Amino acid sequence: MTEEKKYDRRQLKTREAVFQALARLLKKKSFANITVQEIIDEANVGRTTFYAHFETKDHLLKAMCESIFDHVLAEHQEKEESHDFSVRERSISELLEHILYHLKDEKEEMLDILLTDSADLFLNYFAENVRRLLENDPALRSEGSRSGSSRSGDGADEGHGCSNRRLVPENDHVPEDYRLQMETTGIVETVRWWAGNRMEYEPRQVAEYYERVFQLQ
Amino acid sequence: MTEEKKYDRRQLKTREAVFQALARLLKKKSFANITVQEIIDEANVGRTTFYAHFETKDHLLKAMCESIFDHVLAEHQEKEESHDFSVRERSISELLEHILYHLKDEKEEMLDILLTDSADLFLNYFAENVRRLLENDPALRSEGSRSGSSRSGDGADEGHGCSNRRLVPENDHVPEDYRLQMETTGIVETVRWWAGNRMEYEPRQVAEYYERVFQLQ
DNA sequence: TTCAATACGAAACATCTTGTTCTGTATGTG
DNA sequence: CACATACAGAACAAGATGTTTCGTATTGAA
Repeated sequence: MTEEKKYDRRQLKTREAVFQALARLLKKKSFANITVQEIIDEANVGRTTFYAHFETKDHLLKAMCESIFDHVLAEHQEKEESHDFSVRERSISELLEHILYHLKDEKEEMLDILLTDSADLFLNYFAENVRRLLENDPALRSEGSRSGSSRSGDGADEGHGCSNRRLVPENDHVPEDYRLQMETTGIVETVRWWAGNRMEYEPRQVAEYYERVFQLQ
Repeated sequence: MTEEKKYDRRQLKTREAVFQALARLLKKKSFANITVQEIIDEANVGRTTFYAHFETKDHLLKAMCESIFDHVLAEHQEKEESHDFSVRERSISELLEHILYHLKDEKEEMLDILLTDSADLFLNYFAENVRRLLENDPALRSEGSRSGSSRSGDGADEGHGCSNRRLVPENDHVPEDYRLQMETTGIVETVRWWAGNRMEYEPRQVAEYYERVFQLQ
């Protein structure tokens, strides 16, 4: 995914030091109120070094997101790119369960991030990737779309007219992009809730909760 | 809700000028990258005046959130406070439909905010109020909790043990706080999606979509 | 081990942003 | 009208940002 290779141990060392410094600071205050000065003090790196690694504070955030979430979603992104449909998940809740297992593998690091009040910033990045995953794998989201054509999309001009009468909700379908957004944020908010409970629920159990709250079975 | 009264026309004038200035600036750049200097230039108010009204830029944001959403949710908050259960909504989707109607009453102002890339900041405030609304009105969220006692809450120690066997998903219930979070963010994200489509769907129609994606009927 | 490459820390810097304080003016309210 | 006060402008200190220069220390390869 990232093309550039980083060999020098010094680079990896300071990069990790900055990440962990930011993680520590995020426990005390929100990302917006943290200054570069505080980060480099906490990380014990020089000002020059910081800007040699990260263009701005926001670039640091993005790099940290990638560092955290990329190998959580890496397995699924490989499946996405490979056109071997046999290895793909067969349902959203199955995907969710796998994601939770991956997140649990780095429990402490994840909780450090997701229990701060800047968790939104990280979960937004996470949401983008989840959404892209669901978009590109029709098998994951076949249950709700009982309509024939699936390429309706953005128009926002589907289900009108019929709704004026308010008595025939039967045969007009939920827009695909609406369902996609609900399912995406559903996964993300499930992760947030799960982390809020310190990951004490079993992934399989949580996936069942998800199935039952959303219209999936 | 807010106790202080503001009579002087000069105050109202500058307050509104600052709000609209920020709204215009938000179309061009994100909230984090907007400076106080830009705001007061755009609003044509003095630096002293700005800080006489708002303690910091973040306080301005909060004040703007209240100004925008408070009378959208005011009606429901009255119902919440009054213990007259006869006037309350009888379902979440009904509440959602009413909210959408209220939002549509100030369509342009709402779209100005919700179509920017800082919409998250406003929707977070919105989410807090929606969540509080759902929390305090058990009638709105009775469908999913088929369990007897309703006060389980935070523990995160409900459905364990039984789930190890993975074969009896029948009789353990979805945690109340999980369902609450999904329904809350479901409403918020529905609003986001609806605004993203320029509010072109009918509120009644959207409420039906919500009912069908979530396990409500 | 040696050596060239380079990542690093320290300090100084110009620039921008923030929030406060002072002073005089203009506007609204009673 | 007269008093109160909201206002604009300017100047200010404190702090943050991002860049530059220079000398040192570590690295990976010969």
